Amino acid sequence: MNLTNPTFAVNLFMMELVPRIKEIVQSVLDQNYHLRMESEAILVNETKPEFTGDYTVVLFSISKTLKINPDIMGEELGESMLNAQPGLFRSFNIIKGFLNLVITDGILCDFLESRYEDPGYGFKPSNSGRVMVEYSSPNTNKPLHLGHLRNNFLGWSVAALYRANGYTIIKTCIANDRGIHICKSMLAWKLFANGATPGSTGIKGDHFVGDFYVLFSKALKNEVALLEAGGMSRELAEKEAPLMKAAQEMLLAWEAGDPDTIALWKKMNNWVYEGFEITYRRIGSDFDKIYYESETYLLGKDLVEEGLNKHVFYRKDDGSVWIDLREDGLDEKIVQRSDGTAVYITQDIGLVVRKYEQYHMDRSIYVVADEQNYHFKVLKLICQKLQLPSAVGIFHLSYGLVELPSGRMKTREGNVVDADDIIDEMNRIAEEHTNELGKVEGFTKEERTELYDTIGLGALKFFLLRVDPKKRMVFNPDESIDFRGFTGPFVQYTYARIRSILRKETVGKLYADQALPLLPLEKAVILALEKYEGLLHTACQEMNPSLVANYAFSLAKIFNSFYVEHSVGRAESDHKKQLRIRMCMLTSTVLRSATGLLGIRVPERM
RNA sequence: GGCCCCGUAGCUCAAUUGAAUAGAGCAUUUGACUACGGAUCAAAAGGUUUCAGGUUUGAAUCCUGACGGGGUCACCA
Repeated sequence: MNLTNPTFAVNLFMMELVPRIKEIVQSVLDQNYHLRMESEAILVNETKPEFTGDYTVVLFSISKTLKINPDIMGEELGESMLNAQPGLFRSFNIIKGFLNLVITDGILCDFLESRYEDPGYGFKPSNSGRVMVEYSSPNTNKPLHLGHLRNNFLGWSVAALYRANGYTIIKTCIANDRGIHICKSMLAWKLFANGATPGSTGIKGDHFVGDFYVLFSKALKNEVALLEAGGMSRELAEKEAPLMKAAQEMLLAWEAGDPDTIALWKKMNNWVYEGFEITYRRIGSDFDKIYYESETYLLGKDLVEEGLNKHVFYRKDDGSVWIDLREDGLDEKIVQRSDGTAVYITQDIGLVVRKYEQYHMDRSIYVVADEQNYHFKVLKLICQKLQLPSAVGIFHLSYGLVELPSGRMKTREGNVVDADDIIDEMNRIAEEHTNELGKVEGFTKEERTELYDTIGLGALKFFLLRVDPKKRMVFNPDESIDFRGFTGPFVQYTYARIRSILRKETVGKLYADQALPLLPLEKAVILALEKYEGLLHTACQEMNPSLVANYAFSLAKIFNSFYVEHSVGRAESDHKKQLRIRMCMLTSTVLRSATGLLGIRVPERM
């Protein structure tokens, strides 16, 4: 920041434009009409391109309460705003109920000057808030697939958004490492593997175990078919099949601590963890704390007692314990089996308590697919009824499944897009494109490998994060993920081009008044940059990384339009050149920052 | 069947939470490298926002109904 520059007045306390416009509207309304309006009630939009202006105040709601014709009122409002802030507004116009405001070039230049050197632009200083994000939470009986990747990228990114907004974050994961599904792959291995291991076969551990899980499903299907052919109902056949009975026995043996079973369980889970570790490292998922279901599944038992004492729960004649949620529009829900063992939801309540005891977070976010909406509704409700202090902070970040054109993925049926496969595929395509374009002469082998990874993963992460998390999305394996248009590589490419300019140009003094007026594309880029701080706030509040992806794309797009139209190196004047170097610097900062929040790296060259 | 989501260009997705003529990318068509990097840019074409009513100055968005798709209603996790 250059405070000594006499031609340049930097406003250290400058707010973001939109809140500032709202504030001015508020104070003018108060002064002129003695009307106090909440800032949320004032609607300030970006002006549509077909009209003159940068921001637009929608007048209807204001004129309605004032009972004045919107056009007359808008005229008065615009006049007063312009008089109050001549440094901020250059002009205004009214078109049938909309007050369009033109922002001065000076204020945008001030903004640019005050931010262009700040690598942390948009980030908030730390506050005292603590946020836990639980994500990924894999089962240890099969490898990760595309759906898990959406979960991982989302959770990681939401955590990053909270951190950018000043919160302390705790990333957690619960490994679903026990239960009947785990026993199924264990049993299949025992029966069919002949002692084979990942080491002896060269198969990645999680895939190796997953193969046996699939094998179990197939073998079970055959048994069931046989029983059904013998006249048994499907339902009964599924219970009575010898393989299913054996798996259940194994689960009992596990719970009883049978040494052989435990040893096998440990061995196979470790194979899976070794496989996961490779994948997690590749995609950049990391956790501050991993919980294991095998260590937490007994939690929640004392809470059942507590619930009974508080008359939140009640016991049925067979000894099972329930909660009645019918008054809340839900059903009766079991919280403890008649044999005294905890069910899934009880374990979850137990874990809620344990997490809170360990971390005292204000908010606990669960990144879990929307098929569990009901479960989390119940979970939060029970915690509230038990008056747990942790109940308030529970938030289910419910995201839609990734589907194939043929419908949803099912591991047991084998129609899944495997995570490792798709990452390899993306790397391969990145390599292909890069070599076609021939732009990486002089790169070492390591640099090339890293570049392919940056681009391939960038494309994949962007693809999964650009969609509103709440919505289901479709992935078509026959059409590979694009590298052009609304994609990660598009943003990365824009960044690399800017870096290429900045390697050649150096920043010097800017005499703003001589660089003005701003050309339309210069103004458009700076206006876009100005929105970043507000965007980070919204994206965090809504826990929605897709807003960041959309923003990064639109910024890159508008910058590219500017780039082809105006030269930096051969600008019309040295003043323009200095202005544009600053635009380049801040744009590259924001692109790196925004993609960084999505877990996407940017290359210096590509 | 009860409850909860969803339906927007051929395809994949937006739409500042009720605002102006519903926007992008891909695919299609046309144009731009003797310009800091063409993974780019400029442009064309593509829509009765599933349908029918209603509320409102204003509806893709809110209400009612129909049709279509998904999820969930376990002493599974």
